[in-house]
Amino acid sequence: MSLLKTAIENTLKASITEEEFAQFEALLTEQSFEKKALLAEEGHRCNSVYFIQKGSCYSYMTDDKGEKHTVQFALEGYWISDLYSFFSDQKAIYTVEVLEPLQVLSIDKEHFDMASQQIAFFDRYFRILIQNAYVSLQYRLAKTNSEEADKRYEEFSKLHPDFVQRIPQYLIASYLGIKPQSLSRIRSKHQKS
Amino acid sequence: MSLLKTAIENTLKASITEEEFAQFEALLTEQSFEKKALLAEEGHRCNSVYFIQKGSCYSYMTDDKGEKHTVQFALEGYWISDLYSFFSDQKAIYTVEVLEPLQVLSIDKEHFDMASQQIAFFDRYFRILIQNAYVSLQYRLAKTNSEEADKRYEEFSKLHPDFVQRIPQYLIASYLGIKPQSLSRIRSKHQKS
DNA sequence: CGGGCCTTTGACTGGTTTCAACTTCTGTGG
DNA sequence: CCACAGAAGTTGAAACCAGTCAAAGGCCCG
Repeated sequence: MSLLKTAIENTLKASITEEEFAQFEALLTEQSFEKKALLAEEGHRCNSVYFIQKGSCYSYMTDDKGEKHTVQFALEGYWISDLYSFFSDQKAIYTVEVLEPLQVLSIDKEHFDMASQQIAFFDRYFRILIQNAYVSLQYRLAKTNSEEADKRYEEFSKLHPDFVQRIPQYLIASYLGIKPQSLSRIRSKHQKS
Repeated sequence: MSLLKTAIENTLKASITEEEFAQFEALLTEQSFEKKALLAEEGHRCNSVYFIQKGSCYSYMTDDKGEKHTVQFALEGYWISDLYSFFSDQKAIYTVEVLEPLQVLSIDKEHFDMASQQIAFFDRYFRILIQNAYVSLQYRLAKTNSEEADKRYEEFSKLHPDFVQRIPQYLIASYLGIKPQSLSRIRSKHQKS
C-alpha cells in the first residue's frame, strides 16, 4: 500500500480510486539523496516539492552570523520544500538538508501545474495540506511568544516523540529557538523531576 | 470599484468577470461591528471568515496567566478568522476583537463550501491566499527565532507602516513577542540614532 | 474635570546566551 | 579491531537581553 495514497486519503478524509491515484503518481519522480545532500539551497531557485517516503530532512534559514534556524522537520509522510521560492519563482530563502538517507517522490512546478489542471482531487488536497500547515504554524508561533523554553520542549516532545528519537538535539534546540546548551540544561532538569 | 474584487484579482494575478464576482458576492453577508466586539471567541465555535472593508481588528491567544498574544492584525483588504475552528469544527483557540469600527463581508462554512463548489475561481483563490499567508508566517517565525527584538521591530515598521500608525503599541509589542515596556525602550533608543 | 488606559522611565530580577572546558559518541582509516 | 579526530552533548561561570515591579506623565473619552 502506497504511503502517499494513504496520506492523501487521510488529508482529504475521503477515498480516491486507484485510477485517480495512478494518474497523479505518473506526474511524480522517484529520487534518492545521501545524507547532507541539499534538496533546496538558499539563493538558488527551488523548483520542486518533495514527499518523503523514507528517511528524514529539515529546512533552515541562515542568519547574518551564519547560524542556522530550523523551520521544519520532515519524516516519512511529510512534504517539504522552500514554498516561497517554489510559488514565487524567486530565489530560496531556506535550505533543505538530508539527515537520514532519503527516498522521495518529487514534483516540479510544471507537473504541479499539470496536476492542478488534470487531477480532480489535487487542488483540494493541496489546499487542505497547506491549511493544516498554516494552522499548526500559527499555533507554534503563538506558543513561541507565550511559553518559556522548558514548556515548549515538553509540548514538542509529547507531540513529536518520533522527532526526539531521530533528530539530533542541537537541531531540536534550533527548532525551538534556543541554543543547544539551553536544551541540554532543560533536559537534565526535567529528568530529575 | 469593489475592494474585494481588486483583492481577488491581485491574488489570482488575473481578472475575473463582473458576473463571476457577482455570483460570489451573493454568498457573502455584509456586517458591522462596534469597537471591542468579538468576531470569534476562544472556546466558542467560529463559523465564519471575514473580509475587512473598513476598520481594523486583531486575533490573539490568551495564555495561562491571562496575557494576550497577538497572532494577526487585519486592516482593509485582509481576511481574518480562527481558521483552526472554522475548518475543524472545533472550539476556537483564538479571539478576534475589533479595534476600529468594522465593516466586513462574512461567509459562513455552508456558503464557503457552496463557493468551493460553484465559483470557478474560489478554490484557487483561497489556496493562493493561504499559501501566501503560510509563507509569510514561516518567515515571521524564522525571524522571531533568529533576530533580536529591536531588529524585528525595525523590519515590522518598514513592512507595515500602516499598522504602526493605526494600532496601539502594546499590541504591536505582543505581536513581536515582547512586553510594551521593552518596545517603548526600543523606540526611544531608535529615535536617538 | 476626572478616571482609566496607554506610554515612558528607572531599578532590579531572571532566563538564556556566551564563553569555555570537558565528556561522550561516532565513524573512519591505519 | 583499535586509535583517533571531529561532532554532539554536558556543565560551570559570567554577561546580557528582556521581564518584572513600580511610579509618573500623557491622553482620550465620558
